[in-house]
Amino acid sequence: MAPKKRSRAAAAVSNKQSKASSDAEDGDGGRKRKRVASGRKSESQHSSSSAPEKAAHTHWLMKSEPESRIERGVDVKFGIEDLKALPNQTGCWDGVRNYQARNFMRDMKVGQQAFFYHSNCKEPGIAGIIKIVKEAYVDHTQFDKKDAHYDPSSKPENPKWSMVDVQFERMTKRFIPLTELKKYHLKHKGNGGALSSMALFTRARLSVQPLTAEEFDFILSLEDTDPL
DNA sequence: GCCAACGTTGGC
DNA sequence: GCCAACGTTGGC
Repeated sequence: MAPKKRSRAAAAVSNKQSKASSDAEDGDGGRKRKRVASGRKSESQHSSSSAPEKAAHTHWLMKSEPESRIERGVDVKFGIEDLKALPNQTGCWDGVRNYQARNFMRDMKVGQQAFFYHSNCKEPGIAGIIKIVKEAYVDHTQFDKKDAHYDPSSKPENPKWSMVDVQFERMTKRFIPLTELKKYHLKHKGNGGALSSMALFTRARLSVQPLTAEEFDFILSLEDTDPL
């Protein structure tokens, strides 16, 4: 169950599937029910602009599942090879249903780079580099009852979820496994190294996360090193 | 398949 | 506004 892929990107414009129909509305409604943006800040926060501080994030890590998994009757598989196969090697990163992850996507700017991370699979880790080619806009899948991430609580007059478009840039020279990143993280926690506070380890479950330039560059440097 | 971590829901 | 119950994420 658990969809984890909140992140998957579907075809940029074409959508693929459409099967599984069924339910949704109520089914899902049963468990998710109301939203109301409840008080927390998430929804509106994003204050964004204006707030002077907040060093802007410039690099990202985006998780998606490269192996088939059926969620609400729909296969949510979307690995880097799937992105590569789309027209223009470009797709929309739809399905994100977490406020923090969504807010990070809203901060993304065209031209920024992100690591494409494979999650919930045999070998989790970083597979390649993608770049943002379109800034945040409404994720249409939230209104699609047939979609794995349909959100009956979101209304077209006031959409809750956003997505960005990303384009494949290149595969990393070698796959950088989670296990290796974790070893560096542990080591760096002790010596103040680059990955000492990487979000992948300090913010469990966050599917779209920011990386500092230092983190991004350190990970890139691993491409030319031997696996730990 | 298990289950730890943690976000969300909704009663009170 | 608190917080227990519940659901999801995602490594292992």
